[in-house]
Amino acid sequence: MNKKPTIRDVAKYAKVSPATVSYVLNGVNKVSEDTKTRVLEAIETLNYYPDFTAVSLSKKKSNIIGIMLPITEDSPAVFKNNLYYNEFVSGVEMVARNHKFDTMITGVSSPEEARLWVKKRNLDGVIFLGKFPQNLFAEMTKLDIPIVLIDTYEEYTSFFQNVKIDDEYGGYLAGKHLIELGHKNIAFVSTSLELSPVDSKRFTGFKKALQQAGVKLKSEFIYEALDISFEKGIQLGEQILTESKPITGIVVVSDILAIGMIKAFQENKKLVPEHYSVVGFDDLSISKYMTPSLTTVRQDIFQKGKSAAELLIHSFEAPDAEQHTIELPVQLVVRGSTRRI
Amino acid sequence: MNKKPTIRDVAKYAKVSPATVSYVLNGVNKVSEDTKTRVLEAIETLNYYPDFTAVSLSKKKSNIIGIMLPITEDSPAVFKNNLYYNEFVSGVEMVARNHKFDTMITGVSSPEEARLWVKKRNLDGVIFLGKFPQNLFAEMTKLDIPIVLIDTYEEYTSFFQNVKIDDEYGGYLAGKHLIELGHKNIAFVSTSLELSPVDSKRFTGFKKALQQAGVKLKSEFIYEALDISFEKGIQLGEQILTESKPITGIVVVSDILAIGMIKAFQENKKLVPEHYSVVGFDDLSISKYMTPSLTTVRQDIFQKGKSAAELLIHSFEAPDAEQHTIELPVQLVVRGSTRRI
DNA sequence: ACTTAAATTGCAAGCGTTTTATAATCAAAT
DNA sequence: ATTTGATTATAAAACGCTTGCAATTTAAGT
Repeated sequence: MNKKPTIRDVAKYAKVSPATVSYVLNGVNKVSEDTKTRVLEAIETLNYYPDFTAVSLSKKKSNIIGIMLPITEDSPAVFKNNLYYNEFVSGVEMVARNHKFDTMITGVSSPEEARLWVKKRNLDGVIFLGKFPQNLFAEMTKLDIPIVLIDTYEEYTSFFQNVKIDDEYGGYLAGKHLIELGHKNIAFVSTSLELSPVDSKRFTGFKKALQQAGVKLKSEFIYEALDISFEKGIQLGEQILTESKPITGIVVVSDILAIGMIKAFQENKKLVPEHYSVVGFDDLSISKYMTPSLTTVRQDIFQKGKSAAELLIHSFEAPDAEQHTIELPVQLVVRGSTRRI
Repeated sequence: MNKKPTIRDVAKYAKVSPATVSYVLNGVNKVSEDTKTRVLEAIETLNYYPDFTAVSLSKKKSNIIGIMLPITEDSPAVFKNNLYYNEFVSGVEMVARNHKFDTMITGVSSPEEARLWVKKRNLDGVIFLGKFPQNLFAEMTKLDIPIVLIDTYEEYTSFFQNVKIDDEYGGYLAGKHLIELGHKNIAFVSTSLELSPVDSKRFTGFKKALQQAGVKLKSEFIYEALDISFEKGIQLGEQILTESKPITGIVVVSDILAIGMIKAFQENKKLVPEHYSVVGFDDLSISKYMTPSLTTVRQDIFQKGKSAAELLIHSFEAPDAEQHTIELPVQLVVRGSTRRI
């Protein structure tokens, strides 16, 4: 196996200096057409390609985009319970690849760890996906690379790039849908209104829909799951069943929770949508195939990933551009889990 | 923002040479306890941490594990239609992180691209997940790093490390289950018996179960989807409905296909398991929550990822160890989509 | 032909580590 | 005290690239 050629080999072959080769490689407009073609030929025949680690060291840029995901001691796996993170990552990876960037993913459990990771690897930019503690973002302001936050409404939002969806409108759509179907006693299920700004936005929209229609919101119809998982959904469903409040419609901030709840209902012989109309949020790829198929507020998570990567790459090219936030649309998808009453 | 300290800064502070610092960093047993603590102190107070790109360049190792996923022109997203790749990636990332490795993912569309990626980034090892053309593996034999293949039965298997599941036994379990429930007319749905060695193994097991019970296999009960997606499942389901063969049980090599098929049945007023008993394969996290909940052959994909990473890391430490293949167990999970007839 | 300015190219010093070969130090043994 | 042999420490050369600056070539203007 003959050694991988270096820039020097190319230089020698093309009878120029390594610097010149570097210039043509980087498109620095300083080299004559003549020698350029000569260098290109040398590169071709020697099968040369630059060593990224060397480039990284020299340029102090890695051509790597990092995706950070939160992990904790009791949940040390990055995609745990997050059925849809893969779509997001796909989006990032795709646009990154199209721009010659590589994608690195890692779970982080502390702000220091996160900062060190960026520094050690000379990451060009990083995307934060998921819920992180405030102080993580504080720590990140120490970094001088572009950072994009996903679905964040925190204090530090304005320091970074953002991509999110129109959560409030999503909540509004869900509420309005049930109201239009004649529901008056509508429950709202979030993870936590206080801890999750996203949920709180959706709740705001939801309230707006009720208000607009003159439907009263009952505080005892508000539930918090504190967590997203099928199991939590089941628990919540069971809780609602035992309480037997006069609820007819339920808006849930996550398809995963909604699916769990519906399962709980079905196991207890309460049918959806006959007994409860439920509308989820996200429109996971599976939601359409549930029985009943899930009425839900759709967001395009793949697009979210693409937008995040695009924002990042755009920041590389225009480092001094101001902070941007992209807001992706949401859309109500009416299917089988809701009905007119 | 004060500059990130280099090994030289540490050396100066501790009044030793950079080489010495490097030695204590790498645990090379050549430095006295005395100076070692002095260096460690310097590292501590200066908040030093090594720059991985520099280390990579010097050692010609990156401390990065690559995960390669196949992409094509009409499917340029790495996780497209692969609801469970995220679990796998989680497993890899977790053990990688525990061993101080980083994880990089990329979609590859050609063998050269794959080889270049490894070389350019000085990847320490790579994991291939998904279906790749033969010549990809041929190209990879040119590489001198550990490689692990997932679910591969190809010719090149013996050149690399492998992790797979006991596909044949899985197929056997599925077939046996339906037979024990009294089914005689059992269909088998694969992606492609010829193109997918995995499916073909499962089919072998399935046939064995039939044979063992003296049940005849009807060739017109064999279906090929050529692809894995909910939509394909629906198509197949509709096809089976229109054909109206006397099928009562169906073994499907993928939960995704099974879910699609069941949907098609339900939309056409054929109930599962009343009309058809169907058993899937994989046990996706969602399968339990379908209606009916899916009987399926469970495999632990998270564990698969962990095993792959462990195998890789083990190879780093014992580079001359011979080729290993880890075979993970499968397990029948009986739920609501099958019934006795 | 002779300057002068502009366009190309090359030199060499980084980038932050590791590692080989060499030198310095120290303890024990004459 | 000297020699010897370990034991520790250092200098300096990589690793493969980029880039500021200087040197060279080319072109343009008198």
